[in-house]
Amino acid sequence: MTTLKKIAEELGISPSTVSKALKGYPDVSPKTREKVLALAKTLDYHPNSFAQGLRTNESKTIGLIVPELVHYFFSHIIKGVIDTARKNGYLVLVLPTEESYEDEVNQLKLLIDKNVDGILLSLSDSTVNYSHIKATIDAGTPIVLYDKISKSINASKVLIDDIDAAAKATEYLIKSGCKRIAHIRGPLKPQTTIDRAKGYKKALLVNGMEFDRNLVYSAENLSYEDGYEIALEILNDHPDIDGIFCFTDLVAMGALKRLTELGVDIPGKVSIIGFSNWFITKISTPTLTTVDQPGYDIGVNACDLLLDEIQAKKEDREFAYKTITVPTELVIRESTK
Amino acid sequence: MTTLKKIAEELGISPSTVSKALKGYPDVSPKTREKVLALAKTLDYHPNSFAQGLRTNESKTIGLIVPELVHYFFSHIIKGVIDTARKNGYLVLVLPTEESYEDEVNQLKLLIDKNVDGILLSLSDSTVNYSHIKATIDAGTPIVLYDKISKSINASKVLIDDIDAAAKATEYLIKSGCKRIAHIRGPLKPQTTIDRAKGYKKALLVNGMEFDRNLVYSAENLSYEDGYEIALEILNDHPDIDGIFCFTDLVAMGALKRLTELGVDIPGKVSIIGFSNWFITKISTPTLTTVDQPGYDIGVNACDLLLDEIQAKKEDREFAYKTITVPTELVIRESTK
DNA sequence: TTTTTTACCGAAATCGTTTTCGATTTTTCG
DNA sequence: CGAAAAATCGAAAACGATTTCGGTAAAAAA
Repeated sequence: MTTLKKIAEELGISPSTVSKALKGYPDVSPKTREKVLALAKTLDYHPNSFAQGLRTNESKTIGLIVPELVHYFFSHIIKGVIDTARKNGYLVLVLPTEESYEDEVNQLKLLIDKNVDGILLSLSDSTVNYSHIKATIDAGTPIVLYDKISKSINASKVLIDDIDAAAKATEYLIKSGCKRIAHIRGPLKPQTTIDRAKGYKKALLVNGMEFDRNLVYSAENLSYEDGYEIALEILNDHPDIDGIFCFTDLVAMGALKRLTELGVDIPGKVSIIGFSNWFITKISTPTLTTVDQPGYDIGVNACDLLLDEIQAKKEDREFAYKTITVPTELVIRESTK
Repeated sequence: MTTLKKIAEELGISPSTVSKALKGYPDVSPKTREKVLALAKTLDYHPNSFAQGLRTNESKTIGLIVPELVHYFFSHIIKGVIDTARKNGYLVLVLPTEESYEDEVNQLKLLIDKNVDGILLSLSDSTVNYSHIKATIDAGTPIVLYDKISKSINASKVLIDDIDAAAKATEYLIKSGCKRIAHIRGPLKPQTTIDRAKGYKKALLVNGMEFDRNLVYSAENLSYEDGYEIALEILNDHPDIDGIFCFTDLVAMGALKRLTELGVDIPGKVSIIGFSNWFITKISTPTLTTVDQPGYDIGVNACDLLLDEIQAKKEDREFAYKTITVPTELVIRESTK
């Protein structure tokens, strides 16, 4: 292991000068600077990250807490974060919570103990208490919330406009001629399910259609099986249905499967729209119309925001929390007219 | 920030004693130990990881290099690694290479500069030179290879038996009555494509069937589209085909789609088997028979092996490299008889 | 030549923890 | 009671990089 001291001894100068030469300080002559640089290269010098961290209190590492790891959408977010972090010389510690509040609290602690420079966090569905998050923010660790956020936390946020996205999807069904549109929503917890249901309702009302509470079904597990079961229910309860807007692609796929099995023509008789633009929607039969939820962009924006805040903190600048809304897009495929 | 010194001053003792009390050294009296522990708790003491690292040369962090991040199989591996690391008090830095050799080299450097205690690595497809890996092993950083490995690297490895798995799949087609079985293989590079093709051939020969080179097709991108295109080719070239064993599920899904569109009865006329047991195989129509490639287990085993090696190195014990073959399983669904 | 300025360098403190080794105190036991 | 043994503690030296501050040497100005 080559250290500053070794280079210094070899060159007959002091470690201070070596350090300054390597960091481009002005008070070192071009001659010695070059000698240092050359020797550092031949000796393959790499600064010891522990010593650097101890001195500067910087780890050049950020923590990324995800509620679910094996998940198409979150995988894209992770990718976006890691790519952006890397461009800026940061590494990323990835920690899943599997939607558990206890895990979320623990993982946060671990990251702080590791002296990460900042944290990206998406709330787990079971989190109802935000004191752990507020405490770390107060303690001075920058946190940026993404996707599943809470308005009650004072921090930067990156998300999509679920209400708007859901409204766009529902509106598309209306414009394409659907008269009786059902909605399969999720459980009460994440704000997203509430917002998408709101968007659905809003689109109906704005377009002069009636909002019928009976047309809203709840998929508790947001699973493929949920969609499969509920589709049958819907068809039994409301044979006149001609459109279904689903909270997520997986549920939509389940519904699609069931309706296809029942011989219902899609989109001839019933149109279906999902949400997220998962990979499977491109290869199902028929392919699924859905709302593209740009995970990669969310990751990039969240990471950029966090790095800005870290930089501001380092320079002792004021930093105003920002909220970035990443645009979504309706992807029209074969499951709608 | 509470440090050892603060606790020491508060208690009127020395930092050494505080450190020893917290670490359970025997040469500190029960009385002072309890006092230290109590004060450490009320002051919410957390050891500074930089100082600890500088002193002990341990980061309690491992690096995980994956060729592809947004990938169902690798996501499971990541999950297995992180879970296992966490159980043992380690955190995981995740770095994707996107199948690029340059990235692989760079990411490896970054991890070493960060003083990770060990590295889990799956080779990118474009890697042909292994000197960067051998060099880091020689430099003393434990590395465990997983999934895409190279026999020429002297290190622990975790993988599946591709030949055996492919043979099992092909054999199942034979036993279920297929007489003319095609294989869609991948490009030349990862060893896995070679091995699965070998397994296919082996099963044919073992069961007294002829190996016909013309029945082997190559999907260069291993994409859905590849499968879609090649299925048509196969059908045109060999109308008598009654089974297809595909290198991966994605290709199989493409073939499935094309054959379904052409009105070919599956599995009545043609049986299809994929590889990996991706999520989509459970919800396609018909559902896909495939080989389960247990990503989570691979991750767990690789991480365990790495931690063993790290531990051995710490205790200055000899450590013999191991190769673990994780068992695969044929998952029979509707696309086969 | 003398003085002032500028360029260049190094000593030393610091970050917080770990661990050895010696010193002191207490206990044990003949 | 006195000597040996055991228990308890602290001083101090690392680990390696950073940065302030002062000092010397060289260049510029007088």
